[in-house]
Amino acid sequence: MITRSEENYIKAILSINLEKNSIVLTNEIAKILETSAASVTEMIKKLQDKKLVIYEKYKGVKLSKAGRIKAFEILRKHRLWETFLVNKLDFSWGEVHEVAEQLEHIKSEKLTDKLDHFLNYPKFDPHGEPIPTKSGIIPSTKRITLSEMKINSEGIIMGVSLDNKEFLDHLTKISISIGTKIEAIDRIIFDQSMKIKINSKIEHVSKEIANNILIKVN
Amino acid sequence: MITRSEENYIKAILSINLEKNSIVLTNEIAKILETSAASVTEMIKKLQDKKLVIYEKYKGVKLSKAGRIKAFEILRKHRLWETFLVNKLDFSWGEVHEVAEQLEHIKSEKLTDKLDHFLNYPKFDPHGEPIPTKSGIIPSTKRITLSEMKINSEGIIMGVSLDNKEFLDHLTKISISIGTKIEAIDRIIFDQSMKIKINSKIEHVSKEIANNILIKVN
DNA sequence: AAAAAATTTTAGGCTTGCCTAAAAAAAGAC
DNA sequence: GTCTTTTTTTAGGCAAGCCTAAAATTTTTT
Repeated sequence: MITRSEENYIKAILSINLEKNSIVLTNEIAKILETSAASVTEMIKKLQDKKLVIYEKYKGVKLSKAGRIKAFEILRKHRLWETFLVNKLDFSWGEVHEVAEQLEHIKSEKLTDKLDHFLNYPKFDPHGEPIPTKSGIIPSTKRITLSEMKINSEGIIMGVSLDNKEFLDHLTKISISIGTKIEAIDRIIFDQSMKIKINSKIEHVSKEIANNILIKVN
Repeated sequence: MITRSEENYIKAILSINLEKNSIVLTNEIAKILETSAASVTEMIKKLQDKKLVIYEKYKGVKLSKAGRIKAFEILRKHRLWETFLVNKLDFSWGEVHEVAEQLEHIKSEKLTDKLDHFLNYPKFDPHGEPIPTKSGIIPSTKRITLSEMKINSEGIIMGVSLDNKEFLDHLTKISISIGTKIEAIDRIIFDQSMKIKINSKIEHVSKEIANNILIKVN
């Protein structure tokens, strides 16, 4: 049996690994989990005993095959629950993370599968992040940021790359949501802000916002 | 902050109290939670410090006002989640308990409220047990057991009074589910078994089964 | 009402997951 | 390449929630 705390470590290791694509250091885990480096070392040893990670003293840690499977399972559950909260319960983007963080630890394979079915096998969560399949495969799409869109081109909003409540609440306000069609109307060179068209309404977004909205083109 | 373990104790105290309607003894809690009497005593003291229970050494324990509110909150969540699992995810009666046992500890008032709304404010869970409202009121209905039905009378199945997997799975097999109309056709005096009509199909149920099916008449 | 039995509490220990401080190792500066 | 700084690990402690064994209290029996 894997404990909730162990799950959080495994999850942290996966997310760091996905980002920098190399061995994960003690301090990086400590930072994400807001814990001490000593606690991390301690836990890594337990995970090693359970064959969930491969660890070399002072060098860093990576997930074993079993650990990777477990980690993707948690990620899958997290993203399915986020999808449920937004699509079915009408949560806004900014509110889901904390709750999904709890729901991802519910242990029941049947529940996960039935939830997946109920949501109609979604490929992406409300932030546009891919949801791993049951067999652990991550769907991929080529996505660009809104900032990178060509003027006068069209795209579909696929998600965001920033998980900040104020940011997400603002998007909700200007009707930016997953699956919505978006058109790049103009770019103001001075501040890199943009004019866009959403639901045939023109909106103006700053560079900071445009940088964090993910678009699928074509 | 109330811990998961504390929540389980509070919940156990409520359920014992609802059943026998008097002060709750250490051993009764120990039995339900499958733990030692010593652990129960220890935890009761913690709950007393947090003003969730009123406790007198060697005499027993009961919930304080705050404790009762908390306990009903957990019960409410448990039964809402069971309803979700059966009505939306298509779980069978026998499968939901263990999962709901986990889900009831998710901390988010917003989640509970939105779930309640999504389920259309159900008054009873799939076992026919009343779901406490947000303000802690338990709806009540007059219900009788199938055994008590008059021959040739009709009723609606409201739930069961036994939470046993084999039992519930059997009910599923003979199409007995919440809200279904049922008609008492005949009673065999010898063994108190009954013939009933469900969805215009005749079924035969033993005394043991009839004792544990709850019916709303009229 | 005293003895026996059952229940409950206390005492002392264990594991998990966290902490700080100190020691060891690795990385960076000169 | 040695010295300094940073990172990581080890050592020792603490709270939560469990345990068993022994002591205290209550209940039952006779």
